[in-house]
Amino acid sequence: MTKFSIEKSKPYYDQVYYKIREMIIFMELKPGERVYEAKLARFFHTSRSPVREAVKALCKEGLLVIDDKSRIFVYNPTFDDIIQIYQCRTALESLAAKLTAHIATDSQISKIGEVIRQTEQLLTDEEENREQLIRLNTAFHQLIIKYSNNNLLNKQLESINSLSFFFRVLNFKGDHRGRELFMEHQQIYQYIKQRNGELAARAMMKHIENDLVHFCEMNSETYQTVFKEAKDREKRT
Amino acid sequence: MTKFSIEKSKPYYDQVYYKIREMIIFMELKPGERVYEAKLARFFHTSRSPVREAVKALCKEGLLVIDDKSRIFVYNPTFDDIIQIYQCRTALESLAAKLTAHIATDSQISKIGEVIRQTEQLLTDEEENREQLIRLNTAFHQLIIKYSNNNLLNKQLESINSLSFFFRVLNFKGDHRGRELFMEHQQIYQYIKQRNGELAARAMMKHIENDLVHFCEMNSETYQTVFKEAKDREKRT
DNA sequence: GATGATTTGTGCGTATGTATG
DNA sequence: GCATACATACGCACAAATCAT
Repeated sequence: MTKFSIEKSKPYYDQVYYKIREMIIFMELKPGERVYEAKLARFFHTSRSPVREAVKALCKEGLLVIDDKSRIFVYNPTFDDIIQIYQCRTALESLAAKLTAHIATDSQISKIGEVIRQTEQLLTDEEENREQLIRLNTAFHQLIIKYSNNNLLNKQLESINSLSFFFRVLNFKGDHRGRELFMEHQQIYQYIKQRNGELAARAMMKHIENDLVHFCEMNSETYQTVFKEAKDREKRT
Repeated sequence: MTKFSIEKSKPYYDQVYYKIREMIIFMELKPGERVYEAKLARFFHTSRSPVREAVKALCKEGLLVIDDKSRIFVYNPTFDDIIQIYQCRTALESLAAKLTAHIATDSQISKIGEVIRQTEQLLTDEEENREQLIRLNTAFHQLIIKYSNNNLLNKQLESINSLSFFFRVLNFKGDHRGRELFMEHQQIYQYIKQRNGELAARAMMKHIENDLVHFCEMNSETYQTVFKEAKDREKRT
């Protein structure tokens, strides 16, 4: 007899938390938009209690912001905020690379290699598949974080990464950035495979710094338009 | 006429949050101890609602832990956890040192220098003043974090640092550690003053790594006894 | 297991505060 | 300034889960 377990439904506040989080990440709730506990409660067909808890949790994470008058808004990163997020990622992910190089199992490392191979494959194809490229890019970073085997590091980066979702898509803008990213990833992977933690960390740091530079370069044109709408919304409130 | 403003009392959930946090840090609630919403509510003379929110926030921070049956416990770090905390601090605080070296104002840097001078003073005194030494040690790190001018970094380190409180006091155990710490701090300070971010970061990383090594060395004797009580409590539940 | 005591999860009413006209 | 509308803060009641006997 195959084992099967009844799904015990999670507490509402948990479900609501994840759902709101998703709505923010997928822009169903837009940056800068004001949200209301009561409306969310009606939307989820629950009372305000679970929504309240979810909202507070998302505030601690930074995805929602409560102002001095207890009004709730979706986080709307300024350009400076984005730079700060990148800086923290640099620090934490280079640590992740170092740890992974030191302690990941061979089979874990080969899983990272698999992502590299798939990316290479994708890049040789003529037609550009940006969706997939973003997915693999994310996977590469996620695996390294996971295999670092440091729970606290994982937690910290998880919350930072949800903040990054707002603009991660921007990374691939620009002509050769896809290939550059790949080369950098490959280099990091090589160092990890060689178990050289120092170089892996250094390379990861450079890699994310490059992303930041690239982001800043694109910024003067791109940031303005992508976030213009949000800024407008903000002004109106 | 002197300006004076009516104190608007903060929301209960906020006050309760800080009070519970304090109780954990000062060990009035002991690591591994189970706590109850209802009891806390009675203790604070509030309903469970504010307590609930405070508890959820502290969970996100890691000071409280909720198990699969919704039972609430005070965080009780394993030896591994402590290593993980140190690793994250290494990454984040070395970033802080780098940023501070780059962007702190001269007057901010001189404030760090003031802490260094006070520490030196204290160390020349014959009688040991551990309390004060810990305070200055903390101040040194806090100032560098603050002057890094990165809010996210500040937030992340704030939550990590409350996790550190459990064992920070152990750092000064051992014969010459106080002096060693001071020398390392002074070196970091010099690099910051010279505006050399790279070296400041490197030195900060080494410094915290040394703390970790020192902690591990003391461990086989100290950790056992300090945390024995907690472990026992854990076993009993 | 069954039962009662305790604890957490959820809904809702009311008080209080804020924005708007 | 006042009245209205609507938001959040908090307490309380009861249901559901858990624990002890």
